[in-house]
Amino acid sequence: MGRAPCCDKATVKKGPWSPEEDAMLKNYIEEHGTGGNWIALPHKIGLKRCGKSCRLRWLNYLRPNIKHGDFTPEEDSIICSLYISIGSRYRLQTQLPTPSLFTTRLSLIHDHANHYVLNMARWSIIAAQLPGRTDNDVKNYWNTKLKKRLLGRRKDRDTHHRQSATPAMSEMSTENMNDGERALSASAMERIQLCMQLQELQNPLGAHHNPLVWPGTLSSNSFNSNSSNVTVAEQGQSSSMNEPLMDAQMEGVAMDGLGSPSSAENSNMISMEAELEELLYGEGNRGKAGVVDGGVQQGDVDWWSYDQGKSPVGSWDFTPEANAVFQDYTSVYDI
DNA sequence: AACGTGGTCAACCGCGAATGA
DNA sequence: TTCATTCGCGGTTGACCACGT
Repeated sequence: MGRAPCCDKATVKKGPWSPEEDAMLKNYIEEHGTGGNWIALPHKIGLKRCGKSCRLRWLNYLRPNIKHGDFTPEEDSIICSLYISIGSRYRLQTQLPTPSLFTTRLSLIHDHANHYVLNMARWSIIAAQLPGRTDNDVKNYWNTKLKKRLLGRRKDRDTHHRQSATPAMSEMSTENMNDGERALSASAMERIQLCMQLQELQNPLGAHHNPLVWPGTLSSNSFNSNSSNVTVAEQGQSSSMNEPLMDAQMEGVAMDGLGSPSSAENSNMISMEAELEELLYGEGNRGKAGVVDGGVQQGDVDWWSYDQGKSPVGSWDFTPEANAVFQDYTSVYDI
């Protein structure tokens, strides 16, 4: 028994959209809205298209204020930093589960991170930071350009640093992987590799003793296991997968007692931002994405800066809806 | 000119989550 | 509570294009 198709594949048209189809869809939605039902929409318009196809076409192409064309260095920086910071599939729950219901979906996050995070989609988060860009755009751009640019440089550096690699990093070879490590998605490994690369740049001699700072991840004093109703023990065994590495990496930006980054951590964030630029644009091109003389220009890459009054999470600039959900959740569960 | 190769990006597919009856 | 339907996402595909041989 397979899954029921969302539409009649025999009668719907597939492939590129014609200008006529675009016009029909655009005119209808601008006049009547989507009606809250994408599946029914093509029938109303008289389009021989799947509802999902209509939705995709509208969101990625026809919607107003969509920005096409080259990404700016600022956008590059945001995408890369957020990609590294964010877990693989964190979706914002419209109804956050009770702590007792943190099961399969979130346990991976919890086990590895040792604290809870909002489960929110990666590409949507990133796209939300880039006005006019769609998640599909960002995803394509990452997969076809940015990843290659970063990993290409990483490869070069790997060769260069191979002889001075730390033991902890050598253990990351697939030969030495345990089951948990093998279970990691390629993207997760990729992120780890990228972070190790950045970490190595920051501290070539003692990377494994220096917890990496992840700009933009959740602060350790929000959603941590100490202040929530569920502990690591209650969640079952903690993953064996590179616990020190992952725990440190997923810990997020260390906060001082007031919930703002300490000066040392802030310095680390700035440093990482600069290193990221070095990976993106190469030696001698720092400052291209807003980092000048080791500092961060206000308004350029301040998406990860902490604003206590704006977000209880203390890292992302959440939408009011997301903030409301989060605040409801924290008040109900006394987090 | 013809062919091969690689890059780009719009679009599709399948799945899990959300929603409502 | 259950089940059917719809939504929204990540991963993938394939058409198209540019470039090199």
